[in-house]
Amino acid sequence: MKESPRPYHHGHLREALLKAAEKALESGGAQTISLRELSRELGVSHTSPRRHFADKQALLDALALRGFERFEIALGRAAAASGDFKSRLTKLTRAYVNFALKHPALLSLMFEAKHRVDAPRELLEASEKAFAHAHSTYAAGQAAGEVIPGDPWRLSLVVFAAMQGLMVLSTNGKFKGIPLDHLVGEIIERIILGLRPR
Amino acid sequence: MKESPRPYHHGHLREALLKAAEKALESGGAQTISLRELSRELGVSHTSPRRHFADKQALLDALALRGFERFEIALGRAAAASGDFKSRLTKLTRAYVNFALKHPALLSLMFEAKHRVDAPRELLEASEKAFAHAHSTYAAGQAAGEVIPGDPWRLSLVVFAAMQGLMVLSTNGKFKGIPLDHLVGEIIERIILGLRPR
DNA sequence: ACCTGAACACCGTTCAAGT
DNA sequence: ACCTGAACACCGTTCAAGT
Repeated sequence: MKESPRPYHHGHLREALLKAAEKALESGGAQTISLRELSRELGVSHTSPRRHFADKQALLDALALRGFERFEIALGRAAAASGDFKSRLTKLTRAYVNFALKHPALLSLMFEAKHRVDAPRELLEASEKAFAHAHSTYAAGQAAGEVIPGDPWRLSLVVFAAMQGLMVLSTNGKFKGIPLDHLVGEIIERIILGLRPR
Repeated sequence: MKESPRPYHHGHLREALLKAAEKALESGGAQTISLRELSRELGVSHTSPRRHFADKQALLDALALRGFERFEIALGRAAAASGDFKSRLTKLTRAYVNFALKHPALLSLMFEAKHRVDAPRELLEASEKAFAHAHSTYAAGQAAGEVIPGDPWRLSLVVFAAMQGLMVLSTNGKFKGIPLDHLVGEIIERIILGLRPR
């Protein structure tokens, strides 16, 4: 479906640009993405990207948007799991951490894009949609009496914030030599104690 | 003291460059920093920065290093406060959040610099030095029996990670319309419950 | 519709030269 | 020592033109 692709010289230029840009992003950071370089790789003139993206920022935003969409899918899958609050929360946060470890530069780009004062509405919506999966996990925990009452958004913030911070504070997948994977369980354990009804 | 400044055309070029670069950083992001533009502002030729910084990355790293140094001072002041664990931890995290709110782009640059594979040793050391102030706060909490035993580094990670994540997850100082300042207390409250001996 | 080539105004970096 | 100007190889973006 989509728009019937009627190739002139390339055919899937938009897709190809995004794919090549993401490769450059993960290998060398956002700074290394160059429209001219991408065009060269794909064998089109350096002005071709203009047909699909108004400017370089638009391409970066599109990359961030797709990032949030994939992020949403990953979190959604984890949130759909059954089990008690602890096991569900663990699955959710592991999905978060796995995504962050797999696509560190993309995640960084996603948040930077979202924080721009002129961030496109689409991007903010995609971000909210992804984090909404935390909402349902907390609501279920509350329904089962395993979590104190309160706005699930604010409760989920504690854990998501901790996970996001864990990524930022760590250096190449470790914090003080301890693999993040190990720390995730430990942190969740501590936080659950703080959220448990007394 | 320092190196006696014997001005040729400028005199304090290194300092002036860093100051101007930080202004550009906070107003328009790291992308907007241009050595040529900085040189123009300061009235020197565009090759002058080379005398003080091997390349643009070296200037950005120097900016990040000074950021960590100021960060360390801010956290150190907070960590020196007296009081029980909760009040000390609150002061420490507020210092963190205040710094992040005041210098968002700088903090971002600091962590990006630290995460580069070829990050200078100096930068990693400055980062460790800043976060070491959390260590003493936790150790004191443990000594007073207000905090469970365990590696203070790992315990402090929970709170610092949460604060760092809070900044990243929020948009212009708010999360879902709630000012960060308000959320800080709430999050600390929850986390302390998770760290309290039973 | 979609792509191109030339042109413009920028970059960072290098290098021989000036004081 | 410290700074300069010219030169090189890049950028992103614009625009008239081609198919």
